[in-house]
Amino acid sequence: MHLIKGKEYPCHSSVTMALIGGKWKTVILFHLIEKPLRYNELRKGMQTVTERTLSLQLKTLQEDGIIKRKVFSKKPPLKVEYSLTEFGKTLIPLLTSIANWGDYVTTKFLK
Amino acid sequence: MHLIKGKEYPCHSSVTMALIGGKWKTVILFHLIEKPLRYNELRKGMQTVTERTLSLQLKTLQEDGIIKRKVFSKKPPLKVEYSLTEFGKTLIPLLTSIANWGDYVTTKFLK
DNA sequence: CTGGATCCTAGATGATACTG
DNA sequence: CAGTATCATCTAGGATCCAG
Repeated sequence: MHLIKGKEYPCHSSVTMALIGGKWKTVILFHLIEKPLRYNELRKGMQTVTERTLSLQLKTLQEDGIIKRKVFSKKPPLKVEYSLTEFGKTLIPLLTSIANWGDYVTTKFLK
Repeated sequence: MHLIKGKEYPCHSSVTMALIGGKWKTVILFHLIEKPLRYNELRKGMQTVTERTLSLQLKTLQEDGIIKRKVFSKKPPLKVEYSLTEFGKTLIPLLTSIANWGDYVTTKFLK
């Protein structure tokens, strides 16, 4: 049993899932591997996500230190860029493994 | 965009998360890597899971073809064993990567 | 021993409209 | 452009009891 930030986890794997689990987090992170992206670029890349959900997911990823938010202009129109932190970059091998297995599944097993 | 069993996924990684995401699935699978386990052995190994939740998670993992259920006795007391299918075994490298990263997180970053 | 039946809560996600 | 506010919904997960 592991205790992190006041929450208990029954297994190392559940720690990971708490940080990158959910419907959208891996998708966001996967898009940010290649290069930093703006809010609207992420939205277009993900299509079916809503503004609110994307916004919330980005916020929790920031709070967990996985991505960082950089503001380039103070007056509208705003320019904001999201990118992986150094900590977030340690996830890259895992993210690619996750995507690769998903790819394997789509091609080999399910239709 | 990928279509599997009538559901849409915006990214390969979200296919994977749909199959092994959630609070308990990776924990269950991680326990089953080493050897098949009975229902109660899983419960004891996971401690904080409830009967209902474990039962439901096992069911969906079966439906997705990741684990299989084998019954050894027909009259109570029942003996049932859960184990990874061949398909489920393709997840082992991913599961260990997930657990390793969680371990890395607990030791290096958070307290 | 296995795990279904019932009831319930909290959190995650969605739709839409609106603001600095 | 980059979000926030509000309301609604959906689902995972938990508590408890009980049956084959």
